[in-house]
This record gives sequence, C-alpha cells and structure tokens, in this order.
Amino acid sequence: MNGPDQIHAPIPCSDCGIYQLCLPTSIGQADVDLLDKIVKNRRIFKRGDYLYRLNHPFQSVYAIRSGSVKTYVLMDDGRLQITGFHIAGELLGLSAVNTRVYSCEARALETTSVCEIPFDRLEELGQQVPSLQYQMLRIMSREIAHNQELMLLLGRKNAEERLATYLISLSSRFAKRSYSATEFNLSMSRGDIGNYLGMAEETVCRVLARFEQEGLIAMQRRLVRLKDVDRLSAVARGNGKSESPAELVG
Amino acid sequence: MNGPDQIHAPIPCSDCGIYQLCLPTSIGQADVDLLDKIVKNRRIFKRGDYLYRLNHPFQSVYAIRSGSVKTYVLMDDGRLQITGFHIAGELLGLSAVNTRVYSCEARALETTSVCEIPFDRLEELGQQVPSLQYQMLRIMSREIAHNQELMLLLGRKNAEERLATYLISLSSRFAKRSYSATEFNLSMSRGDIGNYLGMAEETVCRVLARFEQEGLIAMQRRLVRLKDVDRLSAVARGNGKSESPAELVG
DNA sequence: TTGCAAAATTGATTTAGGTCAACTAGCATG
DNA sequence: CATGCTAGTTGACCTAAATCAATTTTGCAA
Repeated sequence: MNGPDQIHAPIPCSDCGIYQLCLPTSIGQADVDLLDKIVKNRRIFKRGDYLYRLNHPFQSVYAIRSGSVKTYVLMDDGRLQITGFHIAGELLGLSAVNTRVYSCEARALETTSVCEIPFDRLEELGQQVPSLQYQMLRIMSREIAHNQELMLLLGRKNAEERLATYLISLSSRFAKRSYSATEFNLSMSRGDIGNYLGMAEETVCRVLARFEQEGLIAMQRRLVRLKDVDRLSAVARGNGKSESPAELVG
Repeated sequence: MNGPDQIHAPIPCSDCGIYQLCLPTSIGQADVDLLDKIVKNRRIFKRGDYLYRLNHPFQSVYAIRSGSVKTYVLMDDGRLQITGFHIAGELLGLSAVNTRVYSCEARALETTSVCEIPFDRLEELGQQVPSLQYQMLRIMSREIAHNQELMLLLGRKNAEERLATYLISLSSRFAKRSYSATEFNLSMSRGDIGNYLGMAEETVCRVLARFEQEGLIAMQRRLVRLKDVDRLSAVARGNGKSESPAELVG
C-alpha cells in the first residue's frame, strides 16, 4: 500500500475515460524555480496567447514562473465562464470537466513565463520537489474547500463583499511569494473580474470607486494598493448588514 | 506503486492535521445493500436527528439505505449554509473543511436508514463493493465537477434557472436508483431549498407556483411531478433570455 | 504624432428578487 | 375538539445591481 506522501498518476474521467486533473494550487516560488531547473522546459507566452485550448484534457501541468494566466470554460451554449486566475508560484492544470463544457482554455493575461511539466514526469518530480510531495488527493481536497468558499461567495454575498473577498484573496496569494501583499497589479480586466465574480463590469467599477472614496484602497488603473486591510476584511466577511443567522430545522 | 483502482485511506487536512473527506456521491442502491450486508452496522434516524455534529471531522462514512439527509456548515459568524441534500443510494461523508467553518452537521430530513462505515474499513470494503473500487481520487474529481456546476448556477443563473436546475438534478438522481424520475417527494423544506440555492424562501414558492401555472410541474405540498421535462431542462439551461456570449479577451 | 480600438468610467433607468407582513393550511398536542 | 405551531403562500414595497447609453482614458500600431 502507498505511503501517504506519494504522488499519484492522474486518473481518467470516469465517464469518458480521458484524463483530467484540477490543481490551481500554490506551490511557492522556490519550488517553481526548482521544477524549472529539473524539467528544463521553459516557455514564454505573450498577453492573449493560449497555454492550452482543448475540447478535452491534456498532457501537461504548468508551473507559473512569472506573469499571470486566466482559465475559463466555454459552455455548449457559447457562454464563457472564467474559472480562475493564476499567478506566479502557482501550479496550473485544468479545471474540472463537466458535460456542458465545450472547451477549456487558458490564456496569458500578460507576458508570462511557465515551466511546462508533462504528466508522466509528475510522479518522478514528486520525489524531488517538496511541495509536490503532497499527494494529489490533498491538493484536490484543498481545491474542493476553495470551491466551497467560492460557492458561498456567489450564493450569498453582495457586490461589495465579493470584491472585498477577491482583493483579500489576491493579497494573500501574493503574500505567499514575498511580493507586496498590499500593492499589486490586477492583470485581469474589469470585465474578467466581473465574469469571475458573477457581476457586471460596471458594478466592478462602481464598487472599486466606492472602496476608494471610503479610503479602503487606492487605485491607479490596474494597480491597487490596499490601504486598510482590516476594514476590507470586515467588508469581505459581510459586516455592516446585520445578518440574522436563522437556525433552520429540516 | 498503487494500482489505479485501490481505495486510499483518507488524508489529514494539510493545515490542521485532522482527517477530512468529501464524498456526497451516488453508489447506487445495490451497492448500498451490499455494504449494509457486509458491514452490519445499520442505524435509523428520525426527522431532525443528527447523523453527526462536529467541530471537526469524523470517523465514519454513511451509505443511505432509505430516507434523506441534509448536510450543512455553520460559519463562525453564525450563518448556516446548506451544502447538500443526500438521498437513498448515496454515500455521505463530510463536505470540505475551511477556516471559516465552525462546525459541520448532518441531519435526517425524514426517517432515514443508513449503514455506518468506519473509515478504517473503507479499504477492505473496496475489494468487495464494485462502486467503491473507484478510488477516492475519482470520487473527489467528480465532486469538483459538481461544485463547478453549482458555482455556475450560483453565479450566473436567475431564480427560475436555479430551481429548474435543482429539480432536474434531483430527478436524475432519483432515476439512477429506479425510483420514479418524474414524481418524487421534496423531503426538504422551501427554506432549505432557498438556502441551498441562494435565494429567499418566498422566491422558491413564487417560482414553483409559476412553474405550475405554466404547466411545467404539478405540486401537492412536497410532492412534485415533472410534467414537461424537456421544457424544464430548457429553463434550467437558461433558454428564454437571449444571452450574448461575449468572448472576452484578457 | 496621430488615430483607433479596447477598456474603463459614469449616469439614467429598469428590474429581479429580497424583505416585511398578513394570512392559510396541515399537523400535533393536551 | 380546541389550540397552537410550523411550513407554505401571497401581496406590497423597496433596493441592489443589471442594463443601456454616453463619454473618457489608455494602449498600441501605423
């Protein structure tokens, strides 16, 4: 039987038999550099370039060295849904497959350098790269927790709470890799943010403007500075409106 | 190295070291019966009884023999969020742990008979029960796909689409275990449905009433009959409002 | 530098759905 | 049988955010 810290090979989709994987997960800048050194398969993408563009999954995982990437799915009715933004230090695979998805794509938001890792080397690399020693199961488990958080966000939170949550989340992701956690570049457009958070582009603008007026943030085009993280966190948690936590009985 | 069809022991939360697991997954009535026969640990819960109620995870998985169960989390601010409804033929564990969750609970929606399976027997049982031979990874992968679907629902869909999606989804779950797929009992309250779908109880009522007027369903208290599944599916997919599938460029 | 297209902002208007409130129907209890 | 009690329904009203529309700003390419 397996030890708990081994990497498992990816598993095929139980419906279609094709491999799938989900791991928009942070492994840290150091381990990305390490991977880059071992794998020697560096690639550069320019803004708008596709990292992949597929009707179905895929052969590689990408460790982002610098820059940023958005992933999204195209639904069978033509709608586009952004599933995540990924920044330096993070591992990028493919988000889950479901029947209504026509194609999964990932494209660079700015000039982006990645290390492309073929699937069949993942196991071997797990021996050498500390953060990959977390097995897939653990990584996926984190992904599920993250999605549940996001579901709460989409189902319950209003525009201000969503955007505050988003900024705080970005901030902590930047913090993990020793960039500034309070001043960073939103490489994605307002429209992208709106799509991701389930609100109109105009609302994103208006709420950001409101945050600025209230002294929570400072903005200059796509550069944000969080001026009052505490208060912003409070907004993200939904303080302000007095929520009655009605304990429902089934 | 592991064969692809083995069960893995659950893995501890990478943050807190405590075990967690997520698997609100259908394994089918036949395999539930099989499990029940092998494990011999049957338990009966009455409406409102707790299957578990914990500040942190947990020792068992439950295979539902009959009845239904809701799972939910209590947030640190006291809010209650329903994370799923589970019916006969499904396996029920614990939905993902996240930092803002204070406690995870599951309670019966009606008189419910389950087979309680201790964690440490999962592996052994995987040898004997076909559907458990899917390894955890695959089960979790399905869970992620399901969550992403739900995220789309919560982020993009309006009240009618949500409720239509919900009914269709329930229908297909019932269909899997040879109950009627077009006539079934909503064992959960309107309030529960609203909580789960992110809308007010009153809106649930109103939309159901509208569906009934339009001849999509027939209702009698908690008993629903789907009269026009095709049209209902169309509503669930969001037909009606002409969505411009703007292809955003990052 | 000019010119153009995409992105962002801001205002006006509309609307879906939340909230509050009243009322009804089932169901359980003494 | 009367008496609540909870779940469900329906109506009135209001608000957050979508939509529509007009500018303004910016980035990029000739």
